[in-house]
Amino acid sequence: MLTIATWNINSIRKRIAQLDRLVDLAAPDVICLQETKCADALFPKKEMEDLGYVHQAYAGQKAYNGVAILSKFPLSNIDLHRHCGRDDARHVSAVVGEGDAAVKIHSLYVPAGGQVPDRELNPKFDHKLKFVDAIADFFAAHHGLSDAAVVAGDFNIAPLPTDVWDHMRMTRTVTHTPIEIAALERMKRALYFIDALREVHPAENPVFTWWSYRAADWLAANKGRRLDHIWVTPALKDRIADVDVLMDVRHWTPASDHVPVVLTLKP
DNA sequence: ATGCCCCATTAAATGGGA
Repeated sequence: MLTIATWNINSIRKRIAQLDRLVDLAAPDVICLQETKCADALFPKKEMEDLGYVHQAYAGQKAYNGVAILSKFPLSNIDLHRHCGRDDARHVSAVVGEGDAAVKIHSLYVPAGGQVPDRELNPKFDHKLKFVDAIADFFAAHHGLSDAAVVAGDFNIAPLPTDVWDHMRMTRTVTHTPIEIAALERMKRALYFIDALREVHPAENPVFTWWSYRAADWLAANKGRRLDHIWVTPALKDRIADVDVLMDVRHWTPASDHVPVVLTLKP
């Protein structure tokens, strides 16, 4: 078994104790993080080692963005990837395992895209769409169709009607607009990715991984979105054993607005 | 609108999140 978690942690330094709890709860072999909000010199390397994650790949920047892969097992071929000519730390990759058992892991943080879903009026939205296109091109260029690869992270797009609390209301809201969903679909087709969670949890059932900080009672309102995803290449499809959304983590204080998603792969 | 909160930087605002 190989378990891979992804979590938009919204500041790693703020949530070290919660990573400890996450390890107690799920004991993932590999943890992909986004929004670490931490320059590399300040990354809590020792604290993560003490939790058992002695193998680390991280790429951060001061205050914003930042991605990481923490692993109990050795990592090789660690790469930070730049997209759209920017130095934002949004994509790091590494290989876990050797030979036939090698799996390439990508931790990805897609730009949020601002408020206005119009690429003419809102440069952030334009950049988001260009970033997703660039990622699609990256996967087509850097992987073969038979590769074993996992892409995990905050994609900031909720593609299915059941990935948001109200499909019709959200159609004009950034994260659920048709143009973003089309861009994500193109990215998915680049390597015929499998949306691992939807292999396990039927598309008819609502699943959310993010709830706004702004709701007075996030659980009572339950106006969530499924923004965090784990995709696998077809080579790994038959190894999908389970995918869990750790919703209880949203109760842990101080909470991230995202919760971890955990994929279990059979041998 | 989900909706007046959370995080980081820097020193009481401001930018960004989504």
